[in-house]
Amino acid sequence: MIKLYNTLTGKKEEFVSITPGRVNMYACGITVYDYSHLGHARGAVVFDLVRRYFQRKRYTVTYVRNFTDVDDKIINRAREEEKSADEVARTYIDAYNEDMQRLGVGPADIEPKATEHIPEMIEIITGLVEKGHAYAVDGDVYFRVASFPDYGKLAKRNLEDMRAGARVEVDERKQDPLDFALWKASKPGEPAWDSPWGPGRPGWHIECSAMGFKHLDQTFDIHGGGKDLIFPHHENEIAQSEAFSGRKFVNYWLHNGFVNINQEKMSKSLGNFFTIRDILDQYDAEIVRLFLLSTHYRSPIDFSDGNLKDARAGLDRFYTMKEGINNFLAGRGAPSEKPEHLVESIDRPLYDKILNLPRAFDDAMDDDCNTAFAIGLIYDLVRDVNKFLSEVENKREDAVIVVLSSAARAFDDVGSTLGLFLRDPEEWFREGRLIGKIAMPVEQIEEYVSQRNTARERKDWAEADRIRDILDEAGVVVYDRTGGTVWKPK
RNA sequence: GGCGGCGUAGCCAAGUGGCUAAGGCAGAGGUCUGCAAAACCUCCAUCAUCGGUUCAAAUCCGAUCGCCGCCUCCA
Repeated sequence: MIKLYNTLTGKKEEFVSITPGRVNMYACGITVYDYSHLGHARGAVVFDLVRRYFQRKRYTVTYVRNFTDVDDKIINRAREEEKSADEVARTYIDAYNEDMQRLGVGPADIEPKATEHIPEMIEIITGLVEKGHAYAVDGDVYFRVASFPDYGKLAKRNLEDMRAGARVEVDERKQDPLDFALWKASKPGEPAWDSPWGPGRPGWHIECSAMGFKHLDQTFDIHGGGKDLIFPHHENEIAQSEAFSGRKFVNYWLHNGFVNINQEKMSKSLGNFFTIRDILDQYDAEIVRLFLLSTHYRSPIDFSDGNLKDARAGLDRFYTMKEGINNFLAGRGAPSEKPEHLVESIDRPLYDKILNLPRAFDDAMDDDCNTAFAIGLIYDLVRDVNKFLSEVENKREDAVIVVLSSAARAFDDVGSTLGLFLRDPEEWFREGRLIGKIAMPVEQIEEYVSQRNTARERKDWAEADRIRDILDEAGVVVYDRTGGTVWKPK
């Protein structure tokens, strides 16, 4: 049973889909006027994970994530760069897709653009006007908030409080300061579409209703986005959608917490943001992904170099273990006896724990996608497997093979849902953590390592240590195992 | 001003009524090693403060302090 925290009710609730075995979900994407920052990455990773988890639980998922490609900021950017709004949008959509690909976030099933749904939006706005939920003034159309009694149910505020605390300048043409634009008359030179109210462009909120209706249904299972979208964006979506359809718009509203920097929200307006691509130039994508999933999705997460380094250390630990498993398994065939029988002779509790990992993982994920706990389970088992590996000499080889190969399978199983821990250890140590860390060509490192080994054979420890210091200086750490010397980026 | 959230070890972070408060990073001691590194073992918290409810609270209620978010574009 999957439980999800629903912003609408303020509680964790058992998830029941509208159609058994199917999940229709929509997540608000980005406004494409600039490169995306780590906050956008978090939302994308989180909802990608929600999708993956439902798939793991054998749901058929239809995931819609939109691009807002018409908006003031895009228009401004286009003006600055002397390009068309369309070109600006296309540039940043491509950049976003590239960032997502690097982060291991798969494409949504449908990635609709606002500009491709103008007729659908006009249809909804027309309907709202006809029903008295909206009114036109000078080519603009506003939603009449007072006509929708449930307004405020998501953000949990009432109209009087909002009017009292309104910091917005009051637009005289609005009947109520809280009314919001469904359609805006275009000024000369701005993108414009024909409408019953004259040439104009859509307001921000209406696109998500139109695209949700079209690609999912008038009622769908899950709608996600950042916490900052709760009000007004999602509140307005509910108002216009439900006023139009007369049906409940969305059953479960999910909102992810922010990425903070020094306890403050990372945002464009504060200017304290790092773009995804800047971060990925310094840290491997898996590090970033592990960092983002190490904290529960609803909590704030603080971005700092130290926290990224912790994530990197965690991956080192995992891949060191995986390397140990691979090294043992390499060149050894399958055991001749049945696994169950063999395992009895060595480490039943460990074997059970390994076999139980996927179930324990699911229990954690069932609880509102508790990735932090789920990852803790994995590291708990990493320690057990390491311990087992360190005692492997005294055990029956074929039994060890059974235990280690089952461990590898269990880690792959849960890792494939998280999108973590899936690489070849070799690749991780050589490429994953290497970015920007080594100030020496690989050939030269290999040369030093071999010189050092020669020195060690002579028992010339002074020379061996001298070379080790040189490598250390360059960011390379070297260590001597029974099987030979291995080097890794520090 | 209104509404909401948070405060768990040096740091990050699970845990929302009851076994020894997960896991990671850093640190200390030990095993291994030529010395190291990695790995393993051991050690390292009464949960912001105060009061209350309860047989029992980090977990529920109230107050206080501190931090943050939304109320305007924002993932």
